[in-house]
Amino acid sequence: MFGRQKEESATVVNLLANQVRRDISFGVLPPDTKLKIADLRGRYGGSAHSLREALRLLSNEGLVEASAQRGFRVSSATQDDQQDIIRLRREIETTGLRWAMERGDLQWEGRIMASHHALKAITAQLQQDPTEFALDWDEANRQFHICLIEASRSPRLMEIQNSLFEQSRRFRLAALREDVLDFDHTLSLVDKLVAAILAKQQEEAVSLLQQLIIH
Amino acid sequence: MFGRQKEESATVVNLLANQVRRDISFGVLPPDTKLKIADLRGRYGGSAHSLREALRLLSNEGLVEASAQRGFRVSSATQDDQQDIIRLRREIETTGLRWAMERGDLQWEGRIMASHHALKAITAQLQQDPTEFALDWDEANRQFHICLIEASRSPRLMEIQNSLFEQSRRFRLAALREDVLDFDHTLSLVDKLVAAILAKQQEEAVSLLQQLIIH
DNA sequence: TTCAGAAAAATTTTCAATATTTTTATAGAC
DNA sequence: GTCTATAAAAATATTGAAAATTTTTCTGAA
Repeated sequence: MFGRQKEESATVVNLLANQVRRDISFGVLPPDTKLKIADLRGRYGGSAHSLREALRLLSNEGLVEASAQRGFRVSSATQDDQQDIIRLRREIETTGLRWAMERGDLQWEGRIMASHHALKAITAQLQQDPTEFALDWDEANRQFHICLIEASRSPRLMEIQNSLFEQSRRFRLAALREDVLDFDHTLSLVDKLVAAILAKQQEEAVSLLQQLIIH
Repeated sequence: MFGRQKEESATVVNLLANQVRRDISFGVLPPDTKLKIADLRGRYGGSAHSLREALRLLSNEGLVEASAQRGFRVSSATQDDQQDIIRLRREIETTGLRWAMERGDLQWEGRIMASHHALKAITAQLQQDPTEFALDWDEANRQFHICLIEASRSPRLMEIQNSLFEQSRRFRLAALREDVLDFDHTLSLVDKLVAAILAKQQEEAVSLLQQLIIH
Protein backbone atom coordinates (compact mmCIF):
# COMPACT_ATOMS: atom_id res chain seq x y z
CA MET A 1 0.00 0.00 0.00
CA PHE A 2 2.97 2.23 0.38
CA GLY A 3 4.77 0.86 -2.63
CA ARG A 4 5.44 2.26 -6.02
CA GLN A 5 2.96 2.05 -8.80
CA LYS A 6 4.74 -0.41 -11.04
CA GLU A 7 4.27 -4.11 -10.66
CA GLU A 8 7.42 -4.57 -8.68
CA SER A 9 7.44 -8.01 -7.22
CA ALA A 10 8.26 -8.20 -3.56
CA THR A 11 11.98 -8.74 -3.57
CA VAL A 12 13.79 -8.44 -0.28
CA VAL A 13 15.38 -5.23 -1.42
CA ASN A 14 12.03 -3.72 -2.33
CA LEU A 15 10.48 -4.80 0.95
CA LEU A 16 13.30 -3.23 2.90
CA ALA A 17 13.11 -0.07 0.84
CA ASN A 18 9.38 0.17 1.48
CA GLN A 19 9.85 -0.17 5.23
CA VAL A 20 12.61 2.39 5.41
CA ARG A 21 10.69 4.74 3.15
CA ARG A 22 7.67 4.54 5.38
CA ASP A 23 9.72 5.17 8.52
CA ILE A 24 11.41 8.15 6.93
CA SER A 25 8.09 9.56 5.75
CA PHE A 26 6.57 9.29 9.21
CA GLY A 27 9.59 10.76 10.90
CA VAL A 28 10.45 7.56 12.76
CA LEU A 29 13.81 8.09 11.14
CA PRO A 30 14.23 11.86 11.48
CA PRO A 31 16.06 14.01 8.91
CA ASP A 32 19.85 13.78 8.91
CA THR A 33 19.85 10.53 10.87
CA LYS A 34 22.93 8.49 10.15
CA LEU A 35 21.86 5.19 8.66
CA LYS A 36 24.34 2.62 9.88
CA ILE A 37 23.94 -0.69 8.15
CA ALA A 38 24.53 -2.66 11.35
CA ASP A 39 21.78 -0.78 13.21
CA LEU A 40 19.35 -1.10 10.33
CA ARG A 41 19.89 -4.83 10.19
CA GLY A 42 18.80 -5.08 13.79
CA ARG A 43 15.68 -3.10 13.04
CA TYR A 44 14.61 -4.40 9.65
CA GLY A 45 16.49 -7.63 9.15
CA GLY A 46 17.94 -8.53 5.79
CA SER A 47 21.54 -8.88 4.82
CA ALA A 48 23.99 -6.05 4.70
CA HIS A 49 23.97 -6.08 0.93
CA SER A 50 20.23 -6.03 0.59
CA LEU A 51 20.03 -3.08 2.94
CA ARG A 52 22.78 -1.30 1.10
CA GLU A 53 20.92 -1.73 -2.14
CA ALA A 54 17.66 -0.61 -0.61
CA LEU A 55 19.35 2.55 0.61
CA ARG A 56 20.84 3.10 -2.81
CA LEU A 57 17.33 2.85 -4.16
CA LEU A 58 15.98 5.40 -1.72
CA SER A 59 18.85 7.72 -2.46
CA ASN A 60 17.55 7.82 -6.01
CA GLU A 61 14.19 8.90 -4.71
CA GLY A 62 15.80 11.64 -2.71
CA LEU A 63 14.78 10.38 0.72
CA VAL A 64 18.29 9.22 1.51
CA GLU A 65 21.61 10.80 0.74
CA ALA A 66 24.64 8.71 -0.08
CA SER A 67 28.14 10.06 0.18
CA ALA A 68 31.09 8.03 -0.91
CA GLN A 69 32.93 6.27 1.86
CA ARG A 70 30.73 7.97 4.39
CA GLY A 71 27.62 5.86 4.17
CA PHE A 72 24.01 6.96 4.13
CA ARG A 73 21.96 9.58 5.93
CA VAL A 74 18.29 10.48 5.91
CA SER A 75 17.97 13.49 3.65
CA SER A 76 17.65 16.83 5.35
CA ALA A 77 14.22 18.40 5.58
CA THR A 78 14.71 22.10 6.08
CA GLN A 79 12.36 24.83 5.00
CA ASP A 80 14.61 25.39 2.00
CA ASP A 81 14.13 21.76 1.03
CA GLN A 82 10.39 22.11 1.32
CA GLN A 83 10.35 25.28 -0.77
CA ASP A 84 12.51 23.65 -3.41
CA ILE A 85 10.22 20.66 -3.62
CA ILE A 86 7.06 22.74 -3.77
CA ARG A 87 8.19 25.05 -6.54
CA LEU A 88 9.50 22.10 -8.52
CA ARG A 89 6.29 20.15 -8.08
CA ARG A 90 4.40 23.17 -9.34
CA GLU A 91 6.50 23.30 -12.48
CA ILE A 92 6.51 19.57 -13.12
CA GLU A 93 2.86 18.93 -12.45
CA THR A 94 1.56 21.95 -14.35
CA THR A 95 3.67 20.96 -17.32
CA GLY A 96 2.32 17.46 -17.07
CA LEU A 97 -1.23 18.72 -16.76
CA ARG A 98 -0.85 20.90 -19.86
CA TRP A 99 0.43 18.00 -21.90
CA ALA A 100 -2.22 15.69 -20.51
CA MET A 101 -5.02 18.12 -21.36
CA GLU A 102 -3.73 18.28 -24.92
CA ARG A 103 -3.66 14.52 -25.31
CA GLY A 104 -6.17 13.26 -22.77
CA ASP A 105 -9.21 11.30 -23.86
CA LEU A 106 -12.49 10.32 -22.27
CA GLN A 107 -10.92 7.42 -20.41
CA TRP A 108 -8.49 9.77 -18.79
CA GLU A 109 -11.26 12.09 -17.69
CA GLY A 110 -13.02 9.09 -16.23
CA ARG A 111 -9.99 8.08 -14.20
CA ILE A 112 -9.67 11.62 -12.89
CA MET A 113 -13.27 11.60 -11.73
CA ALA A 114 -12.72 8.25 -10.06
CA SER A 115 -9.62 9.29 -8.16
CA HIS A 116 -11.31 12.58 -7.28
CA HIS A 117 -14.17 10.63 -5.81
CA ALA A 118 -11.84 8.41 -3.82
CA LEU A 119 -9.93 11.40 -2.52
CA LYS A 120 -13.07 13.08 -1.26
CA ALA A 121 -14.22 9.93 0.48
CA ILE A 122 -10.95 9.24 2.23
CA THR A 123 -10.61 12.87 3.28
CA ALA A 124 -13.95 12.60 5.08
CA GLN A 125 -12.67 9.52 6.88
CA LEU A 126 -9.43 11.27 7.73
CA GLN A 127 -11.24 14.09 9.45
CA GLN A 128 -12.83 11.51 11.75
CA ASP A 129 -9.58 9.78 12.62
CA PRO A 130 -6.44 11.66 11.51
CA THR A 131 -3.93 9.02 12.58
CA GLU A 132 -5.63 5.88 11.36
CA PHE A 133 -6.17 7.04 7.80
CA ALA A 134 -3.11 9.20 7.28
CA LEU A 135 -1.47 6.69 4.97
CA ASP A 136 -4.54 5.92 2.92
CA TRP A 137 -5.29 9.59 2.59
CA ASP A 138 -1.86 10.41 1.25
CA GLU A 139 -2.01 7.47 -1.07
CA ALA A 140 -5.28 8.79 -2.48
CA ASN A 141 -3.59 12.14 -2.81
CA ARG A 142 -0.80 10.52 -4.75
CA GLN A 143 -3.16 8.63 -7.01
CA PHE A 144 -5.02 11.83 -7.83
CA HIS A 145 -1.87 13.72 -8.72
CA ILE A 146 -0.55 10.81 -10.74
CA CYS A 147 -3.83 10.71 -12.58
CA LEU A 148 -3.61 14.37 -13.50
CA ILE A 149 -0.51 13.94 -15.61
CA GLU A 150 -1.05 10.34 -16.64
CA ALA A 151 -2.19 11.32 -20.11
CA SER A 152 0.95 13.35 -20.74
CA ARG A 153 2.57 10.20 -22.07
CA SER A 154 5.89 11.22 -20.63
CA PRO A 155 7.28 8.37 -18.55
CA ARG A 156 10.17 10.46 -17.35
CA LEU A 157 7.95 13.31 -16.23
CA MET A 158 5.89 10.86 -14.25
CA GLU A 159 8.97 9.44 -12.59
CA ILE A 160 10.11 12.88 -11.57
CA GLN A 161 6.67 13.64 -10.21
CA ASN A 162 6.71 10.46 -8.19
CA SER A 163 10.11 11.19 -6.74
CA LEU A 164 9.10 14.70 -5.73
CA PHE A 165 5.85 13.45 -4.25
CA GLU A 166 7.71 10.95 -2.08
CA GLN A 167 10.01 13.69 -0.93
CA SER A 168 7.11 15.98 -0.07
CA ARG A 169 5.38 13.29 1.94
CA ARG A 170 7.36 13.99 5.08
CA PHE A 171 6.26 17.61 5.12
CA ARG A 172 2.66 16.79 4.32
CA LEU A 173 2.38 14.19 7.07
CA ALA A 174 4.03 16.60 9.49
CA ALA A 175 1.49 19.28 8.59
CA LEU A 176 -1.24 16.74 9.16
CA ARG A 177 0.09 15.95 12.63
CA GLU A 178 0.29 19.63 13.44
CA ASP A 179 -3.28 20.02 12.26
CA VAL A 180 -2.58 22.98 10.00
CA LEU A 181 -4.33 21.60 6.94
CA ASP A 182 -7.46 23.29 5.64
CA PHE A 183 -9.35 20.36 4.15
CA ASP A 184 -12.39 22.36 3.11
CA HIS A 185 -10.33 24.82 1.16
CA THR A 186 -8.26 22.09 -0.42
CA LEU A 187 -11.29 20.08 -1.44
CA SER A 188 -12.95 23.11 -2.95
CA LEU A 189 -9.80 23.73 -4.99
CA VAL A 190 -9.81 20.12 -6.12
CA ASP A 191 -13.46 20.38 -7.15
CA LYS A 192 -12.75 23.48 -9.21
CA LEU A 193 -9.65 21.86 -10.71
CA VAL A 194 -11.54 18.80 -11.89
CA ALA A 195 -14.28 21.02 -13.29
CA ALA A 196 -11.74 23.12 -15.17
CA ILE A 197 -10.11 20.01 -16.61
CA LEU A 198 -13.40 18.61 -17.81
CA ALA A 199 -14.27 22.01 -19.28
CA LYS A 200 -10.87 22.01 -20.99
CA GLN A 201 -9.93 25.36 -19.48
CA GLN A 202 -6.20 24.86 -19.45
CA GLU A 203 -4.94 28.04 -17.85
CA GLU A 204 -7.62 27.96 -15.17
CA ALA A 205 -6.71 24.37 -14.36
CA VAL A 206 -3.01 25.17 -14.22
CA SER A 207 -3.62 28.06 -11.87
CA LEU A 208 -5.74 25.92 -9.57
CA LEU A 209 -3.18 23.15 -9.50
CA GLN A 210 -0.53 25.64 -8.47
CA GLN A 211 -2.69 26.80 -5.60
CA LEU A 212 -3.24 23.20 -4.60
CA ILE A 213 0.43 22.37 -4.21
CA ILE A 214 1.43 23.94 -0.94
CA HIS A 215 2.81 21.03 1.06
CA MET B 1 36.47 13.18 -17.20
CA PHE B 2 33.20 11.45 -17.75
CA GLY B 3 32.17 11.57 -14.13
CA ARG B 4 29.53 13.52 -12.31
CA GLN B 5 30.04 17.00 -11.06
CA LYS B 6 30.15 16.34 -7.37
CA GLU B 7 33.36 15.48 -5.61
CA GLU B 8 32.68 11.79 -5.61
CA SER B 9 35.75 9.95 -4.59
CA ALA B 10 36.73 7.14 -6.88
CA THR B 11 35.11 4.15 -5.25
CA VAL B 12 35.05 0.92 -7.19
CA VAL B 13 31.33 1.25 -7.69
CA ASN B 14 31.70 4.73 -9.12
CA LEU B 15 34.53 3.66 -11.39
CA LEU B 16 32.47 0.79 -12.72
CA ALA B 17 29.45 3.03 -13.18
CA ASN B 18 31.57 5.52 -15.11
CA GLN B 19 32.88 2.84 -17.45
CA VAL B 20 29.48 1.35 -18.13
CA ARG B 21 27.95 4.81 -18.54
CA ARG B 22 30.58 5.69 -21.12
CA ASP B 23 30.06 2.47 -23.04
CA ILE B 24 26.32 2.97 -23.07
CA SER B 25 26.69 6.57 -24.21
CA PHE B 26 28.94 5.59 -27.08
CA GLY B 27 26.75 2.70 -28.11
CA VAL B 28 29.33 0.06 -27.27
CA LEU B 29 26.50 -1.37 -25.23
CA PRO B 30 23.53 -0.82 -27.55
CA PRO B 31 20.00 -0.07 -26.33
CA ASP B 32 18.08 -3.01 -24.85
CA THR B 33 21.22 -5.07 -24.35
CA LYS B 34 20.82 -7.54 -21.53
CA LEU B 35 23.40 -6.76 -18.88
CA LYS B 36 24.42 -10.05 -17.36
CA ILE B 37 26.52 -9.67 -14.28
CA ALA B 38 28.82 -12.53 -15.20
CA ASP B 39 29.58 -11.05 -18.63
CA LEU B 40 30.13 -7.60 -17.21
CA ARG B 41 32.60 -8.95 -14.68
CA GLY B 42 34.64 -10.34 -17.54
CA ARG B 43 34.62 -7.00 -19.29
CA TYR B 44 35.01 -4.53 -16.45
CA GLY B 45 36.23 -6.54 -13.49
CA GLY B 46 34.94 -5.91 -10.02
CA SER B 47 32.88 -8.15 -7.83
CA ALA B 48 29.31 -9.13 -8.57
CA HIS B 49 28.01 -6.85 -5.85
CA SER B 50 29.96 -3.84 -6.95
CA LEU B 51 28.67 -4.27 -10.46
CA ARG B 52 25.14 -4.73 -9.22
CA GLU B 53 25.39 -1.55 -7.26
CA ALA B 54 26.86 0.31 -10.21
CA LEU B 55 23.95 -0.81 -12.36
CA ARG B 56 21.50 0.25 -9.69
CA LEU B 57 23.17 3.64 -9.81
CA LEU B 58 22.84 3.90 -13.56
CA SER B 59 19.24 2.81 -13.39
CA ASN B 60 18.64 5.92 -11.31
CA GLU B 61 20.14 7.99 -14.06
CA GLY B 62 17.88 6.36 -16.59
CA LEU B 63 20.59 4.74 -18.68
CA VAL B 64 19.80 1.31 -17.35
CA GLU B 65 16.50 -0.32 -16.55
CA ALA B 66 16.13 -2.71 -13.66
CA SER B 67 13.29 -5.15 -13.42
CA ALA B 68 12.80 -7.28 -10.38
CA GLN B 69 14.12 -10.80 -10.67
CA ARG B 70 14.99 -10.22 -14.27
CA GLY B 71 18.18 -8.25 -13.96
CA PHE B 72 19.29 -5.21 -15.88
CA ARG B 73 19.05 -3.99 -19.46
CA VAL B 74 20.39 -0.98 -21.28
CA SER B 75 17.51 1.46 -21.53
CA SER B 76 15.74 1.64 -24.86
CA ALA B 77 16.55 4.56 -27.14
CA THR B 78 13.67 4.95 -29.54
CA GLN B 79 12.57 8.13 -31.20
CA ASP B 80 9.84 8.41 -28.57
CA ASP B 81 12.50 8.31 -25.89
CA GLN B 82 14.43 11.04 -27.62
CA GLN B 83 11.36 13.22 -28.00
CA ASP B 84 10.44 12.73 -24.37
CA ILE B 85 13.91 13.70 -23.23
CA ILE B 86 14.05 16.75 -25.48
CA ARG B 87 10.75 18.21 -24.46
CA LEU B 88 11.53 17.58 -20.80
CA ARG B 89 14.94 19.16 -21.08
CA ARG B 90 13.32 22.22 -22.61
CA GLU B 91 10.93 22.55 -19.69
CA ILE B 92 13.50 21.84 -17.00
CA GLU B 93 16.27 24.00 -18.38
CA THR B 94 14.09 26.98 -19.25
CA THR B 95 12.60 26.88 -15.78
CA GLY B 96 16.09 26.74 -14.34
CA LEU B 97 17.25 29.59 -16.54
CA ARG B 98 14.33 31.77 -15.48
CA TRP B 99 15.07 31.18 -11.82
CA ALA B 100 18.77 31.68 -12.37
CA MET B 101 18.24 34.98 -14.16
CA GLU B 102 16.17 36.20 -11.24
CA ARG B 103 18.81 35.29 -8.70
CA GLY B 104 22.04 35.30 -10.65
CA ASP B 105 24.86 37.65 -9.77
CA LEU B 106 27.99 38.91 -11.48
CA GLN B 107 29.93 35.79 -10.54
CA TRP B 108 27.35 33.66 -12.27
CA GLU B 109 27.56 35.77 -15.42
CA GLY B 110 31.30 35.35 -15.28
CA ARG B 111 31.06 31.59 -15.11
CA ILE B 112 28.68 31.58 -18.05
CA MET B 113 31.12 33.58 -20.13
CA ALA B 114 33.90 31.21 -19.16
CA SER B 115 32.03 28.04 -20.08
CA HIS B 116 30.82 29.72 -23.26
CA HIS B 117 34.40 30.46 -24.16
CA ALA B 118 35.44 26.87 -23.47
CA LEU B 119 32.57 25.52 -25.52
CA LYS B 120 33.52 27.61 -28.54
CA ALA B 121 37.14 26.54 -28.31
CA ILE B 122 36.41 22.83 -28.05
CA THR B 123 33.85 23.01 -30.86
CA ALA B 124 36.56 24.36 -33.14
CA GLN B 125 38.78 21.45 -32.18
CA LEU B 126 35.94 19.03 -32.72
CA GLN B 127 35.43 20.17 -36.27
CA GLN B 128 39.05 19.25 -36.94
CA ASP B 129 38.81 15.79 -35.42
CA PRO B 130 35.26 14.64 -34.64
CA THR B 131 36.20 11.36 -32.98
CA GLU B 132 39.11 12.46 -30.83
CA PHE B 133 37.30 15.32 -29.14
CA ALA B 134 33.77 13.95 -28.96
CA LEU B 135 33.93 13.37 -25.24
CA ASP B 136 35.54 16.68 -24.35
CA TRP B 137 33.07 18.49 -26.56
CA ASP B 138 30.06 16.95 -24.90
CA GLU B 139 31.57 17.59 -21.51
CA ALA B 140 31.91 21.28 -22.41
CA ASN B 141 28.33 21.16 -23.57
CA ARG B 142 27.31 19.76 -20.23
CA GLN B 143 29.28 22.32 -18.29
CA PHE B 144 27.64 25.12 -20.24
CA HIS B 145 24.14 23.83 -19.63
CA ILE B 146 24.88 23.22 -15.96
CA CYS B 147 26.16 26.75 -15.71
CA LEU B 148 22.97 28.18 -17.15
CA ILE B 149 20.82 26.99 -14.27
CA GLU B 150 23.48 26.98 -11.58
CA ALA B 151 22.18 30.18 -10.04
CA SER B 152 18.67 28.79 -9.71
CA ARG B 153 19.67 27.46 -6.30
CA SER B 154 17.51 24.42 -6.82
CA PRO B 155 19.59 21.33 -6.13
CA ARG B 156 16.80 19.03 -7.25
CA LEU B 157 16.32 20.84 -10.52
CA MET B 158 20.01 20.52 -11.21
CA GLU B 159 19.92 16.82 -10.49
CA ILE B 160 17.04 16.33 -12.88
CA GLN B 161 18.89 18.31 -15.53
CA ASN B 162 21.96 16.18 -15.08
CA SER B 163 20.00 12.96 -15.37
CA LEU B 164 18.28 14.11 -18.55
CA PHE B 165 21.55 15.30 -20.02
CA GLU B 166 23.14 11.92 -19.43
CA GLN B 167 20.18 10.29 -21.11
CA SER B 168 20.38 12.59 -24.11
CA ARG B 169 24.08 11.92 -24.57
CA ARG B 170 23.51 8.77 -26.58
CA PHE B 171 21.42 10.60 -29.14
CA ARG B 172 23.79 13.53 -29.34
CA LEU B 173 26.85 11.38 -29.88
CA ALA B 174 24.95 9.38 -32.48
CA ALA B 175 24.06 12.60 -34.30
CA LEU B 176 27.70 13.58 -34.16
CA ARG B 177 28.76 10.29 -35.73
CA GLU B 178 26.16 10.70 -38.44
CA ASP B 179 27.47 14.20 -39.07
CA VAL B 180 24.08 15.87 -38.94
CA LEU B 181 25.03 18.63 -36.50
CA ASP B 182 25.08 22.24 -37.64
CA PHE B 183 27.83 23.68 -35.48
CA ASP B 184 27.69 27.17 -36.98
CA HIS B 185 24.00 27.49 -36.32
CA THR B 186 24.35 26.09 -32.81
CA LEU B 187 27.21 28.40 -31.94
CA SER B 188 25.33 31.40 -33.21
CA LEU B 189 22.39 30.44 -31.01
CA VAL B 190 24.73 30.09 -28.05
CA ASP B 191 26.22 33.52 -28.74
CA LYS B 192 22.78 35.10 -28.83
CA LEU B 193 21.74 33.21 -25.72
CA VAL B 194 24.68 34.45 -23.70
CA ALA B 195 24.08 37.97 -24.94
CA ALA B 196 20.42 37.79 -23.94
CA ILE B 197 21.34 36.54 -20.50
CA LEU B 198 23.84 39.31 -19.93
CA ALA B 199 21.25 41.82 -21.19
CA LYS B 200 18.74 40.29 -18.77
CA GLN B 201 16.23 39.64 -21.54
CA GLN B 202 14.52 36.68 -19.97
CA GLU B 203 11.98 35.70 -22.60
CA GLU B 204 14.47 36.09 -25.40
CA ALA B 205 16.94 33.90 -23.54
CA VAL B 206 14.30 31.26 -22.83
CA SER B 207 13.28 31.16 -26.47
CA LEU B 208 16.88 30.75 -27.61
CA LEU B 209 17.54 28.00 -25.11
CA GLN B 210 14.54 26.11 -26.41
CA GLN B 211 15.87 26.35 -29.93
CA LEU B 212 19.23 25.15 -28.72
CA ILE B 213 17.93 21.92 -27.25
CA ILE B 214 17.31 19.68 -30.21
CA HIS B 215 19.41 16.58 -29.43
C1' DT C 1 44.02 25.30 22.26
C1' DT C 2 45.77 22.97 18.48
C1' DC C 3 48.12 19.48 16.11
C1' DA C 4 49.86 14.84 14.93
C1' DG C 5 49.60 10.18 15.26
C1' DA C 6 47.41 5.87 17.16
C1' DA C 7 43.31 3.33 17.93
C1' DA C 8 38.66 2.32 16.98
C1' DA C 9 34.68 2.28 14.16
C1' DA C 10 32.46 2.18 9.91
C1' DT C 11 32.27 1.59 5.16
C1' DT C 12 33.58 -0.65 1.03
C1' DT C 13 34.88 -4.63 -1.34
C1' DT C 14 35.60 -9.43 -2.39
C1' DC C 15 34.91 -14.43 -2.25
C1' DA C 16 31.97 -18.28 -1.76
C1' DA C 17 27.69 -20.68 -1.32
C1' DT C 18 22.59 -21.29 -1.21
C1' DA C 19 17.85 -20.29 -2.57
C1' DT C 20 14.62 -18.49 -6.05
C1' DT C 21 13.16 -17.31 -10.23
C1' DT C 22 13.21 -17.15 -15.05
C1' DT C 23 14.37 -19.06 -19.33
C1' DT C 24 15.19 -22.83 -22.34
C1' DA C 25 14.61 -27.43 -23.92
C1' DT C 26 12.02 -31.61 -24.35
C1' DA C 27 8.28 -34.71 -24.75
C1' DG C 28 3.53 -35.55 -25.22
C1' DA C 29 -1.49 -34.28 -26.39
C1' DC C 30 -4.75 -32.30 -29.39
C1' DG D 1 1.86 -28.13 -36.85
C1' DT D 2 0.67 -25.76 -32.52
C1' DC D 3 0.23 -25.85 -27.98
C1' DT D 4 0.82 -27.26 -23.03
C1' DA D 5 3.09 -29.22 -19.18
C1' DT D 6 7.16 -30.83 -17.15
C1' DA D 7 12.23 -31.15 -16.48
C1' DA D 8 16.69 -29.13 -16.97
C1' DA D 9 19.64 -25.26 -17.28
C1' DA D 10 20.82 -20.59 -16.65
C1' DA D 11 20.55 -16.43 -14.35
C1' DT D 12 19.35 -13.64 -10.59
C1' DA D 13 18.77 -12.68 -5.68
C1' DT D 14 20.22 -13.35 -1.14
C1' DT D 15 23.14 -14.35 2.72
C1' DG D 16 27.44 -14.94 5.54
C1' DA D 17 32.02 -14.07 6.64
C1' DA D 18 36.25 -11.77 6.19
C1' DA D 19 39.85 -8.57 4.27
C1' DA D 20 41.03 -3.91 2.78
C1' DT D 21 40.18 1.14 3.03
C1' DT D 22 38.63 5.10 4.81
C1' DT D 23 36.77 7.99 8.21
C1' DT D 24 36.13 9.18 12.84
C1' DT D 25 37.47 9.32 17.56
C1' DC D 26 40.72 9.42 21.02
C1' DT D 27 45.06 10.52 23.25
C1' DG D 28 49.08 13.00 24.40
C1' DA D 29 52.49 16.51 23.42
C1' DA D 30 53.86 21.18 21.87
